[in-house]
Amino acid sequence: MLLQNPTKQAAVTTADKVFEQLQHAIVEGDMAAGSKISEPELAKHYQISRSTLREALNRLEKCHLIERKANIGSRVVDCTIEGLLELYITREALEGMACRQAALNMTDEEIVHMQDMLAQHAGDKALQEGVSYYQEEGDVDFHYKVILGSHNQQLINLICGQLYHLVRMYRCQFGMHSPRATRAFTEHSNIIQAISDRDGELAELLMRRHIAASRKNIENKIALQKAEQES
Amino acid sequence: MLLQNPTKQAAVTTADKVFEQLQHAIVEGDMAAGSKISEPELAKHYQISRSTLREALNRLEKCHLIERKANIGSRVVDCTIEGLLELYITREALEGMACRQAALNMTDEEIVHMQDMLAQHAGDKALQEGVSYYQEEGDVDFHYKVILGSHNQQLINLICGQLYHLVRMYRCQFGMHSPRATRAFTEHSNIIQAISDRDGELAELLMRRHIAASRKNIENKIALQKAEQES
DNA sequence: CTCTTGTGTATTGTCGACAATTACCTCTAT
DNA sequence: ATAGAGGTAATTGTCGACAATACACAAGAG
Repeated sequence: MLLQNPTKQAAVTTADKVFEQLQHAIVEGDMAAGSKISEPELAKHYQISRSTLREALNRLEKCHLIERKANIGSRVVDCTIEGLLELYITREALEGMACRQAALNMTDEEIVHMQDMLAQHAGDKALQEGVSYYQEEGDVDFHYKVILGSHNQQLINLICGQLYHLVRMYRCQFGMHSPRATRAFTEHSNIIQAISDRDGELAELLMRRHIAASRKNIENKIALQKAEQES
Repeated sequence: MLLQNPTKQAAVTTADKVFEQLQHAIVEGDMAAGSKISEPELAKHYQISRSTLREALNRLEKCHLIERKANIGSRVVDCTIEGLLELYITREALEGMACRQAALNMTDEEIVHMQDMLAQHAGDKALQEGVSYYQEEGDVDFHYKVILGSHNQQLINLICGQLYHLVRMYRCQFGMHSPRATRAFTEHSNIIQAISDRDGELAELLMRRHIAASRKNIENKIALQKAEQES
């Protein structure tokens, strides 16, 4: 009778490591968005067999970083404006709900920890005008904490396991370090306040507005670019 | 220079067919939830090599129908009450947003088509007390149409490509043919009305309540079972 | 008696080769 | 000159075998 350890942590295989490298390469644009992927070429580059590479490609497909078609091949997803806006709408739905659940399910310790984190960000932010650091690390940290705080494995897997790789990719590709840092900080504070008040409805509303504001910020920027190009 | 056809439809491979068979087997409970998957055994059963089987398993993992751990193996996901409720919460978020987008993005033709569909369901429903048909086919059809109507590829992929396989699995495993048929029909009608009014906010609200009502219905049933067991 | 250690077996991960399909190029006909 | 058919090269899908890892049971130490 097989009595396997049900909670054993997974080991790191070759495919895992190649997956991570490819992930970074795609996210940071070292592999051009929309470009075709040659299995033989990549396998040779990473010194692995095609089987192992295909295993890694399957994981990339799971994060929606590449698209595969049978008998045709894989391509890196292309970053379109439409795709970016769709992604924000999806985030608005999922993270909004995650925030509502976080207000209901987070432990008091988790809430305190998040408040501390935000206080530290406030210091960093005041210290160095905090645009880059806050936006890069702080924002991601904040959203991650909220999502994990939902204690909803389904939401956690969907957002952290899949969507966020795409989010990072778009951020890199479009060079998005928005000037919303100080305003975003205030919004984060309000969200945490709602969570610590255990007000799920308000928490969801604020998170949705927070994300919607980013989306509208992008839409405006795009509209501006279009107007410039046409002039 | 490679100028491949970018819009070519994908062919059907062996792995695809095995994937579909396994999908049905898991969804309908022919493979017990939570049970371990033996690659050699399954490969022999389907008369394919392990490579092909693993390709199919990767697709199953993408739908969250199985879980894999490196060097340990794959298991069919187990259907827990908590997982079911998490799934409904996720659906509430995603389908709610999809419904809002549908109100904004559906074409007039699509809306008319959905109204026709609902009218036909009404006839079927009156004809045969419509519990099973409506719940099985009609409900799925309705939700599918709304999701597709969002015209948001990200939402469509997430819900139809991933979540709904799990939804069907839970429905089969827990034998859920809820007695909410007539009430659900009214709710569907109201949702379509909101969509045809292009009232995204109301459409989202109604869809969320519609799904939340199903969730609460399940919660009540579970609570009832618990009370019976304890008596 | 319990826990650790060692060994054999079974399962998973990786590899290279072959078969099937697709993409590209050339040639021909209109 | 352009469009279509045929052939060739390259890419993807599938296969079976080997290597690495984990499991189950047995033996020994505390």
